[in-house]
Amino acid sequence: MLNFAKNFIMLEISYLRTNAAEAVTGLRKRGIEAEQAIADILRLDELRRQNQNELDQTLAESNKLSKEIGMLFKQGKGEEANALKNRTAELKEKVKELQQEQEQLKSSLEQDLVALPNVPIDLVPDGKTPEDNLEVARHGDLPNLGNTAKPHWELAEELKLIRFDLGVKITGAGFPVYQGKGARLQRALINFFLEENIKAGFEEYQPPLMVNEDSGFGTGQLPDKEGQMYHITEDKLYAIPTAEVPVTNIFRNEILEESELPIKATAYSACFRREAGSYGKDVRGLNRLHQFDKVEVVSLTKPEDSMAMLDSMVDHVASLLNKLELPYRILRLCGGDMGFTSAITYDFEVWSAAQERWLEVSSVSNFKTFQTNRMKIRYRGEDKKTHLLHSLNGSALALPRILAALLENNQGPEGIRIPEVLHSYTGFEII
RNA sequence: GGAGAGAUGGCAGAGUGGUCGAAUGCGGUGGUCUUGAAAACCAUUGAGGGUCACACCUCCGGGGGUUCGAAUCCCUCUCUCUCCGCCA
Repeated sequence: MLNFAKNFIMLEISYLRTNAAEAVTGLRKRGIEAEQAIADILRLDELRRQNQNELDQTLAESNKLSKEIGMLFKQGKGEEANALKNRTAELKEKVKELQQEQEQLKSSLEQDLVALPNVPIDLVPDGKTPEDNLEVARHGDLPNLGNTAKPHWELAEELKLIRFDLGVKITGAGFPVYQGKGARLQRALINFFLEENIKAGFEEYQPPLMVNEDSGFGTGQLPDKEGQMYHITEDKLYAIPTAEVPVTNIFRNEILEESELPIKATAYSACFRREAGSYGKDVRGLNRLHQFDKVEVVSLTKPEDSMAMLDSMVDHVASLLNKLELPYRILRLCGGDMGFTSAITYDFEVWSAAQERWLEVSSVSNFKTFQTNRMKIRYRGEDKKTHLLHSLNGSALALPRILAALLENNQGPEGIRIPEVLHSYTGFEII
């Protein structure tokens, strides 16, 4: 078991010690004024180290005395030994006080640290809302289907590809049943994504779909997003909201050799999200589900390689969408729209022709050391010392909205056209 | 669900109150030897904090206690394994 109270730190304190100004500037992109908070953190850090120094010296003295006492007893000098015991009693008191102080300093330091989100890098645009996200690429023409275009939930029901009614019957809303060619299309997409990811150098994993508390804390779902995960209280397990959780945790508390790097992993999994508070058009059809399928990619790199890895992951995800012939755009999220743990995030959105809106199908992020600091994922450098790795992940890809876009964009008088690249996986070319 | 065993460094595995951060073996790294490699031999090899660098401190599953002193004794929690039962 991890000691959560002691493994809570997100930003590296050593980073703040040397880059406080950069952190303050970066956090402004999120609309956070952190100058005072960081100053407080550094002051606490200073106090903590002073206290530890004093504590260490007291302990050293106490250790020394204990050894002397041991020696004296062995030599039969019981009197002298007992005399020394008085002094150790005093030291014991002092140690106790200093330790209590140390615990307090640590916990307030950690409390302050975990309140700070990751520092956005230079590239990240300033801004508060999704309107401030920067569109960095757009690919493919938006189909013009006129007003006869049907939304995917109508197509799916009519063609008996996805049975929302059956899902409600056997489980509840947000748990659709895929049927016939709908099921086969979904399976084809999973296989297609996995195969493409493997070709791109990612190693396939099949992780557990439930994780323990340690893993939930590791990737940062706990304690903040506890309400978003399905919780099996009887066994203290959580249903994974994404394969990122089990896959990244594979490397928790590991020290990797440079020769093993970079780590590139991919995994298909079902994902479970409670999505408390969602409503309206956002949850219509496949737009937002409690259970959905996703193929994820996760990377661990040396710090100097993480930006190049991010670019290659973005290119890779783009290539998947190109092959599926779906119109999409890539957004570089602004500071205010980024997740708490990310230093930079690119979102991929596909065009949904009947809903006439963009749907997010992938989010590719570089977390730098934010996750690895908590999970102690390190590598041994040329200097023989251990250093934190950078972690990155992205969807490649999330299935439901891809399915939605394929159904809507490719509908025509003949039926729904399946992109050529999927034919060998589906076994059919039209629905 | 019932019964039992166990948790020590990358792995295996000693260690029942002081000089144990921890024997030994394997693995890793460096070297000797060799045309090269293997073998053999020699040396080295846990993590974290702290320091310019040392010193020093902490850690033997987690937490608490006894003691001048705990990997070793006590309490407690968690987890793992084995056998039986049930079952894909």
